[in-house]
Amino acid sequence: MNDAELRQLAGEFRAVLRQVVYLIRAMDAEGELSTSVVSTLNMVSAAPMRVSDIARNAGIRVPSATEQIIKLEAAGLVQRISSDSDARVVLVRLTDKGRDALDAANEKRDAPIAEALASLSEEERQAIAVALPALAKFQSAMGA
Amino acid sequence: MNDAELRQLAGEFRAVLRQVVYLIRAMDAEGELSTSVVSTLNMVSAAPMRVSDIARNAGIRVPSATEQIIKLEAAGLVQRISSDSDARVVLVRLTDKGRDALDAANEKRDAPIAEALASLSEEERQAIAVALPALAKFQSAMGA
DNA sequence: CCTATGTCAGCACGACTGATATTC
DNA sequence: CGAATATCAGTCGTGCTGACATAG
Repeated sequence: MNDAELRQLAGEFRAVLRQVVYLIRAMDAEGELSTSVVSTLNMVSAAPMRVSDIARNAGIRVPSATEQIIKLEAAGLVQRISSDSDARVVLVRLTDKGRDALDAANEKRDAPIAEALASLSEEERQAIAVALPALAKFQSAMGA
Repeated sequence: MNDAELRQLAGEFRAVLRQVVYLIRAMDAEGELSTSVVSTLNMVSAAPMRVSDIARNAGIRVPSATEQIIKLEAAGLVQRISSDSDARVVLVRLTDKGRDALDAANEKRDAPIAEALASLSEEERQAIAVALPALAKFQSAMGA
């Protein structure tokens, strides 16, 4: 793919990406948990995570992450625990209540997505399925 | 594709969609114009558009659109003109200055996207290129 | 008179920068 | 002492609802 084709693809891709913002907003409106919150809960679902890592991963500044985490703790969805090896570090851990809320939110969001996917042709669905790994890799490349 | 496969795809797709938020934010940080602003300017770039149509298209309420349009007019990027046929209607038109700003913003945003795409393999780029129309159709399906 | 369109006022959420402990 | 980590304080952008003016 030459430079001109690359720029062409970038432009078309940008237009699609911009529209995603509206989809996310629509998803937020229906559920109880905002996208940012679900995203944070997902991050700490596998293992406790440092505040700075959460911030970097979420593409936000540390104070913004702290603020959100404090709210999540007040809601009982996460716990803040101190690190054994470094007293400066705060680890964020998902509570049982947080896991329940996360599972419920994910399922609730999958429903309309699955419905929209079902309305596409089999070829279109396959095209999206095949592109998903490439999209994930693209996101990593943009982040770096 | 059966129900189980559909749900599986929806879940993976959701994870990718969520990450797009961070990309958009990163794009916003670098440019002068926010994504919302660029989106609005793009909408009125072809032809003048009503406030209510802009709001519906952007997935926001009319008062929010009005507010943004007033700011854009203050910045000299758009003009508000009255409709001939209906005096209640306000049409938003892109100014020359607005067109320049829009072109510059779009080019500036395409650069890092093209760069990230260039770092992918030819197969991955093709996968994304093929999926773009399906993604656009998916977005329409979600909006309805 | 009722509806449609747009604007104004007041509010909430979530990000940011700058300043401040505390620990390494 | 300088660097790293997290938090606090204050601000800003951008969305929302409810109330309102004007035109159809």
